[in-house]
Amino acid sequence: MPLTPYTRPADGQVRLLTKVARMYHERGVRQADIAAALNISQAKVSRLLKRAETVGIVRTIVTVAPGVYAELEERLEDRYGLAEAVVVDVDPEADERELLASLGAGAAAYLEATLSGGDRIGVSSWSQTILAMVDRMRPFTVRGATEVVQLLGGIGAPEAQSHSNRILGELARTLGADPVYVQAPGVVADPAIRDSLLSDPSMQEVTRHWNELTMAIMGIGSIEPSDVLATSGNAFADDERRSLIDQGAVGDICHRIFRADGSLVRGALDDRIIAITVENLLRIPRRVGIAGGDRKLEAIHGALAGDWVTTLVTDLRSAEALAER
Amino acid sequence: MPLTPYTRPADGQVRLLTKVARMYHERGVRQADIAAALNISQAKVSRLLKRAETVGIVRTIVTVAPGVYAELEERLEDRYGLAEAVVVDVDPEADERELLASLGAGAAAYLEATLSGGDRIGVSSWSQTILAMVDRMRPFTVRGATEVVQLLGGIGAPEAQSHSNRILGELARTLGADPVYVQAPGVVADPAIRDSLLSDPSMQEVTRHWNELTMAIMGIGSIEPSDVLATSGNAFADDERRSLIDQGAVGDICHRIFRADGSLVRGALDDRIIAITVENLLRIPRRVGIAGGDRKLEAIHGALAGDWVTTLVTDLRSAEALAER
DNA sequence: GCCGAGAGTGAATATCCTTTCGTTAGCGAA
DNA sequence: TTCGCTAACGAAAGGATATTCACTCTCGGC
Repeated sequence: MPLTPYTRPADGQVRLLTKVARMYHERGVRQADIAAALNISQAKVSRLLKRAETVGIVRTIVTVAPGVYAELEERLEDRYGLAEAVVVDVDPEADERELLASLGAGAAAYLEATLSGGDRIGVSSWSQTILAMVDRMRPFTVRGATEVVQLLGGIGAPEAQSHSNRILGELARTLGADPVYVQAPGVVADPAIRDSLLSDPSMQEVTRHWNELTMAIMGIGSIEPSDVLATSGNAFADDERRSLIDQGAVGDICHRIFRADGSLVRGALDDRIIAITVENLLRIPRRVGIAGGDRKLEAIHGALAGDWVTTLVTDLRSAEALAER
Repeated sequence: MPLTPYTRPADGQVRLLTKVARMYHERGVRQADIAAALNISQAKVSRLLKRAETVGIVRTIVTVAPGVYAELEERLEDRYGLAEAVVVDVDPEADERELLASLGAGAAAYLEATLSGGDRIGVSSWSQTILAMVDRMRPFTVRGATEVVQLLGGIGAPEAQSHSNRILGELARTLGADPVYVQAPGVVADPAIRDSLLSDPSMQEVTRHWNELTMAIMGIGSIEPSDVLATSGNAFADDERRSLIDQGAVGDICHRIFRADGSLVRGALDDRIIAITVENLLRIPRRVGIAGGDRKLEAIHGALAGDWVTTLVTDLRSAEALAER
């Protein structure tokens, strides 16, 4: 089930619903005043608001208590040399959806709290988790960042692409930042194609942005491709994956593959990938990784061991398992 | 200003906050019941919930669908003190035809959402834009208004006249309202003619209606006469127009001419015009102006600056330009 | 063409929530 | 101990919101 039904009732009502919802929830206008301003009855405003909620235009989410697990967070920080760990309270019985929702909410809260304004942020916009986060951010009243840049190629199967672009666009909007898109696929068939793409002026521009990032927000992938990746046409072929696993690969960040100890798996794949380079990636001061769930445990561990991230947002169960090691 | 301070109440309070927030927002339990369950007072539950919100445990977000320009509308409203702004999504490359179609559709949707029944509506039926709107309205399920009145003289060249009358008649029909026609030209050659016309009983009747309008729907004209006007015989003569421009005129509403700062251009023309008076016009509580396109930008700005309208329906590009100023 | 089900409406009202108010408890300084 | 001072509390008042109600109009079936 998709996290957000992005198509909704469609009728011209949507505009009105949005307008009323924003007045009420963001500006705090009372229903009676909204009614007066829009020349409708208060009862109607109430009904519109209810409708906006059921339709999904308005969502209220309860972020699971940031900081409840201060002690656990500290252990993680010490154990892996993290700048910060954020542990999110998720019912261990929860399904994937709920896990994503909680991680997203936690990450959103973390970002809202720590973004100050001047950041230039790179985003691995292929991630379900990142999507969940973006969906849970409130618009910033002040500029939250100056620019938001895709960290890897965003073009794939059409519907997955818009996914990726939507993530970036929406993030840019909520942060009041300029979006920078990567107009290229994530993985191409041949190194030569990659090189020609990279030499394109628009990609040169992107590369320049990649050099100047102050922060990165990234999902952490386990080596079996996630759903999005699988359907996007950007996943690696089966035999490639087997070969990677043979080399000890457990996970990836921005399509850069690493082992359980965090070491980079170099291979033929590297030069078919259009993404920020490993060097540039590791040069970014704040690298926030967001991931959780048993499936990703190995990958997260690798990411921590190899210093791929400086900040981790994860769920309670994973955090405990990671702290144990 | 960051939205949420990441520092938190630290202690077990957070647990309680989350628990209460969950019960309330996710399970929909009433505050009184929560209070009973947790052995605290209902007032305390209310306070806890408020706290949870300010601390960031509870966040409610309003997602804005693409093609809806809530922020921009709000900016326009603030900037010009409008009761409501409606920004219509039009491809900036679109031609005049498409622009009109979109504006019309937007205005129609706005009216359908906001008209409740008791309104007495004045219409400047000379406008192409209004025509586009009327063509796009669906018949009302309930009576949308009690009467619809022309705001200015409707008689000119025969085919333009029927234009004007058709607009009014059709609008009256879709709204289930009584039409009130102005059986006179919009501009006459001599003040004396105007006076004699105005003293006619049927015009007296119309004037009475003009006094009691609750709403006006008007096109905004740029100072160069639009096509309809030009061919209608109602346009002002060339030298008159030049003289107006010399006085700083940029646009008109119901043949009342204003400058870029919104101030009324008084002149000999005034008493040759058969239309609602400026005083009566400005006394109408809701004055909806519909216009868009580069050509009209100055005129729209004047209309906003001079408070000629309380509600504006315009296109994306114009809205952005207007919000900038 | 008549009927009944259904959707939608605003006014009035019932319900629910927030805030005020007077009180108490905790804490530090005198 | 006494005296502020602050924070927190519940009861109740006062506001804000959800819902009921009576009504209108549509639409589909007969």
